Amino acid sequence: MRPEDRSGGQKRASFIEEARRAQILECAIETFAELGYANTSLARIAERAGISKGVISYHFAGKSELMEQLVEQVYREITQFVLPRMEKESTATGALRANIRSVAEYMRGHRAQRLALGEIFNNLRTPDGKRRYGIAFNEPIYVQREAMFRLGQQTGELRPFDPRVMAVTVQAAIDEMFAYWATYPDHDLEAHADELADLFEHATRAERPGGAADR
Amino acid sequence: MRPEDRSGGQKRASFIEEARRAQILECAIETFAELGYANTSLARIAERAGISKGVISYHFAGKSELMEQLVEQVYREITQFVLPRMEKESTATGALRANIRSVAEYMRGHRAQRLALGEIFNNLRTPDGKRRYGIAFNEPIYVQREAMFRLGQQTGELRPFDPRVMAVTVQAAIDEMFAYWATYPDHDLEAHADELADLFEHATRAERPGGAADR
Amino acid sequence: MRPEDRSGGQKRASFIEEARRAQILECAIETFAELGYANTSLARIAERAGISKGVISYHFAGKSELMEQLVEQVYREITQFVLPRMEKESTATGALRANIRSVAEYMRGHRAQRLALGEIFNNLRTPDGKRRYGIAFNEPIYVQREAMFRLGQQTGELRPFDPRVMAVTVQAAIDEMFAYWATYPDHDLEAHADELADLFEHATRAERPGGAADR
Amino acid sequence: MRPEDRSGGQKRASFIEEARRAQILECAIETFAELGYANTSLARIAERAGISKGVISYHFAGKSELMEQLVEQVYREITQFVLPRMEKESTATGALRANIRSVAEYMRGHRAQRLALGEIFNNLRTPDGKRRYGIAFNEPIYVQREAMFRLGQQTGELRPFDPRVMAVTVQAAIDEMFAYWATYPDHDLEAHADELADLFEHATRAERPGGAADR
DNA sequence: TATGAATGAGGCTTCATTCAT
DNA sequence: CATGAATGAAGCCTCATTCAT
Repeated sequence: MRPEDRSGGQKRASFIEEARRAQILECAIETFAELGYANTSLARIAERAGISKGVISYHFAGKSELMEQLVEQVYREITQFVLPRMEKESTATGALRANIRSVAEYMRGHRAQRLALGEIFNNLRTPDGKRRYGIAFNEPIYVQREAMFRLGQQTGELRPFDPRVMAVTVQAAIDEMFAYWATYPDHDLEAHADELADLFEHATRAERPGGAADR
Repeated sequence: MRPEDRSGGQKRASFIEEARRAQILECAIETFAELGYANTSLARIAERAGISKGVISYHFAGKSELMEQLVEQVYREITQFVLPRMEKESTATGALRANIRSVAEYMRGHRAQRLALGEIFNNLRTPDGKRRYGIAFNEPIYVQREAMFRLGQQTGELRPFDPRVMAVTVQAAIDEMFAYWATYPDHDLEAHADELADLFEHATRAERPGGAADR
Repeated sequence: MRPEDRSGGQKRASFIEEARRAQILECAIETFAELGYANTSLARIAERAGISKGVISYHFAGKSELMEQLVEQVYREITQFVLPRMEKESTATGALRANIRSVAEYMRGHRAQRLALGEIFNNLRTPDGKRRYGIAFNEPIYVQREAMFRLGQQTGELRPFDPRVMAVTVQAAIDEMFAYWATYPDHDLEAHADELADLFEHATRAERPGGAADR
Repeated sequence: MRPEDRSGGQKRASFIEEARRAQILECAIETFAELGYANTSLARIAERAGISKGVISYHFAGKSELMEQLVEQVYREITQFVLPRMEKESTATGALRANIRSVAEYMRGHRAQRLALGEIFNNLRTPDGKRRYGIAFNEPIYVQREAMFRLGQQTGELRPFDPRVMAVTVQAAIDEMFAYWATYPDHDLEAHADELADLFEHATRAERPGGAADR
């Protein structure tokens, strides 16, 4: 019976609790990344963590909760890394470039996180059989990126296009960049990110009226 | 004990055999598409096909072989649909547009195939734990698309860019288009495909020397 | 529905029938010898024979019948080889020596037979769980050998001992000789047989009148 | 997930663990002895033990490990019973007699053990299809018995003969004695053992100086 | 006669989860 | 808090057997 949130002080308990949960999540990330969704069992996570299988059940309501926590944590980390870097930019093009590059920068040091996220993202389902995380989970990202594109279109910086399709495609391009890198670890991630930035700059910027080219 | 491919004709035997295999593959596609990789068992496929569990084992050497055959068949179908439509085009831009639109056209009528393919693609692993189909499986597609881009760059139709990154990104964009559509069935697939064609046309075409833009 | 023994002539049918049965039994012997009882399935026997699995079911009422026929056939062969060679001898000691050596001689050329026989002997059980061939199956051999020993004891050629124990032990010694040889194919079978003959000659022959008895 | 052997003391945990393992092994022995190798499944062992099937998998890595542990345990028990009784003897003949009789004495109270051992011995194979325990497993027994015979031959107590063949044959005689007894439970085991002792005494002892020799 | 096809039982194993300690 | 122990379901596979052709 895992402790419910009690208003009382129990600092130490909470500390150990959090440490264990963090440790378990970390080992879970490695396991999902290495063995894939179907081969990742609680037993294997426990084994990697050097703890008893029951401990996981104690700290998480079930395998599903563990995976959801994992997704939430990784997502939070990425957002905290990327957002500030985007907010420094003033133009839509600049923000998009910052977006792509900072995500790349983050992922470079967190390969396992990205892989684990993908495994759960693609596979976890609710008990009724529907995907737990569909593309719908990207909705916040899409919305924010759409807003960015709309702003750029209003200022005339960007050409007219469907902002939703563009937002979806940017995300796909970034995801595939990492998938490609995961398969070919020698692939030059930064160069790929720069190419993507160029690609989407060309794809989105407004036509030049009299017209010189980009950059 | 499934019969090995014998050079002899035995048409009739082969007919029943092939019919069953086709039926099983079809039910497998539906099951993977509907329930996802982890929830798709041979038992459930058999159930959907209305046959005994053992029949699958009789016609396929194992679950892995079944999945590999499934991938092979779907891939073949797609290629046979898309390739002729691309070969009609004379310019790189035209071929890319034809590529995107014909894939969209095909997928529209074969949603389950695409989903099943994705499930297996993302999850099937060899006994030693490595991915059976990595991105590496897209290699033929990449190579062909790269060649197309290089040709366009030589004729001056396309701007300079990394053909590999562009090939990978195009594939990602197409895949995500379907994933998005799978999540939101009301999404306008053709419009999305057109947007993608525009997007990549802008992203790839050569800068105008003195200036005016496209279309 | 396998043909019952009909008094009518059907020579050719019977011929094909017998040929098939012989072929199946031969392949069964090899399979049992090579893979062992637990790993020998009808499918594997059929595979080795290059025929369909159903053929076996057609010619034999079941796996059990096949095994029983196998035992019967091998036993018959051995008896037909050994008996004449024993009957040439006039003394019990000579007959025993002939027995051991002729069995050795036969087995040398029929290693698979001996192994297959052993597998079935040790493992086949009736539906109620009792051994199909216990040691009881050796009863005819024991009886005959006992008679031989009794005769020798009456003539004074052999010392007094329990003929049954001796008969059982001789059989065990012969069997183990082959098991040993099966494990170490370079083992000198003939030398071993001669040693056994010496061993049992010492073990059975009467004490010398002038000499002291045992213990 | 069974606990590896840790150097730490954890007595109590080990106690339950060991008790269960012992219980399972005991039930396995009974099952093998009663139903034979081919009819002994983990399910049946669990059933006899009154536990869930999974418990066996929890305590043993697999069916093979269970069988190997079984063999090891029974072998250890026999050795611990027989060896001290042999070491009391000073002559080779005496030691051999002690050997045969003490084995008989032990087996009398452990019929199931002997049967189970035989089943596994004759049938268990490694994944590559070769026998797990061939005759080679008796090698230590052979070696020790050979040494005993050689010593007796050097002191002149025993006649010249091939010690290996004699060692193998003694083992076969003992084994068959039990197999015979297993089939005919009313058979007089002690009398048989005494007969065997006499038999091998005659077979091995040196010729009497005053008496004529063999053959 | 022979075959391919199908069946359903049973085997071993892995797994998420629960529970007493 | 943590653990070892246990459970029962489910998964994949192999098998002997039956049957229509």
